[in-house]
Amino acid sequence: MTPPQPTVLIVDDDASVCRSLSRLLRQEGMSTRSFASAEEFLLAPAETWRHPACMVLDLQMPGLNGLELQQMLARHPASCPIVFISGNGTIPSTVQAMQQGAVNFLTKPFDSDDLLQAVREALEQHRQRLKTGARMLTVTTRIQSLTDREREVMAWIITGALNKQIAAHLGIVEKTVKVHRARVLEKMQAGSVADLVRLCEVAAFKSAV
Amino acid sequence: MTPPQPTVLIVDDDASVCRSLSRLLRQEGMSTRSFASAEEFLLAPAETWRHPACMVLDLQMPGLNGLELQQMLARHPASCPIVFISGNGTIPSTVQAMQQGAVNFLTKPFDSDDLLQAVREALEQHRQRLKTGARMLTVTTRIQSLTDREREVMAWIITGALNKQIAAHLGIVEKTVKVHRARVLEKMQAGSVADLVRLCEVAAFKSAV
DNA sequence: AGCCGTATTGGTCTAAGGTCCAATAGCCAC
DNA sequence: GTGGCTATTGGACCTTAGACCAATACGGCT
Repeated sequence: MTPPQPTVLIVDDDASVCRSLSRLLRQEGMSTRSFASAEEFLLAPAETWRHPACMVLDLQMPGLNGLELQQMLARHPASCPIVFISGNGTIPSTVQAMQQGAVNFLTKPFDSDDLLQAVREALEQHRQRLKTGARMLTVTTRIQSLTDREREVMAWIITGALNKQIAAHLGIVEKTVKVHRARVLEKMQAGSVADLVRLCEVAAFKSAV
Repeated sequence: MTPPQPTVLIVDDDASVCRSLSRLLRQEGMSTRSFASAEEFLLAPAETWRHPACMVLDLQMPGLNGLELQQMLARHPASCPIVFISGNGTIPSTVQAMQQGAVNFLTKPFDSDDLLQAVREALEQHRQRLKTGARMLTVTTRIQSLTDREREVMAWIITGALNKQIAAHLGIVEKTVKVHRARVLEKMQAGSVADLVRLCEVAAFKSAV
């Protein structure tokens, strides 16, 4: 159980920026980790952003630039929110960064308070993401623990179909459906059909129809 | 039944910009409407953006500027997506515009194709918004058609509570709950509890617990 | 061969939901 | 006051769901 101390990942090819940012953020009780390039960041283990975290990312860097790194990370479901910083960014790059979900886009030299505020917002966003991600994970894990048949029955249950109707659709007897139904509710840890429906919603589990 | 011809609302104090934008968009089969200022736009009837529509909004204008107008419209649930255009916009204003939900932020002089693409995306976003807005409206309308008691019972139903339990909570007899339950499903046009749960979700109707 | 998981079906019993029909009481508006 | 809407309850009857116990069949694994 690591303490929930938020971590800020700094990616900037300018070492002095990394240093001053690091100092600023540590003063605020955050732990930091610096990377001199996008490539170096990608080599870091995914563990790094398991906890509440966010990135402060420089736009212009030799090699992979900030926007490209953002795009790569966007595919990863639990990637952390990004605060861009740039010495001479353009409006089009700002637009692209924001469209791709950046929290903010600050121009150097930036105000310390602005950066802190942006970082705090990013951390808060990540906390939310982690929370919903965790909830989704537990549900999908439960769904995976179902057998194919049980999943099939569940798909019909959340339609509101009666056991008899489900039996007809699957070509089996109502009694069997009851057994599956009971097991589905048990495995999904749902106390009622209403619960089950909501669980399926968060996991984006869609019914057959 | 007006044809679903999309409408683009242009707000720019520069008449020549309005004219050329209008010409460009009309060539693409869109209808347009121009306003010389934010204030003039606000005087227009809300009907204007009932249909698929979006705005092309200038950042700098005498009087209310683009960002301020955006903020005012943001409160309105069915307001239309905004494409910003600006002669000398700054990165901070771009960030603010995007954070507040703008689709894009183009700098003058902009490429016709870029604008068209942004407008098309904005129109698509608005179509989606209208669709979900309409669905939400029908559901909330149905909820409003319920009596207080029925709403109360519904709140318990979507919890997954049994009639007996609901009766205990409300201090009434199970039989009465059954009556309410039947009427709730009827008025909400839900074929089952599963449907009811989903309907309540889209209308953000939360249970008592 | 024996064990385990999965799918399937059987029976019985209880609880709960849904559908009829019918009735009372309070409140509001015409 | 009368009529209409709402909330409430009653009863009879049928359909469903859920719980418990038990059993068969098939496939994979040791």
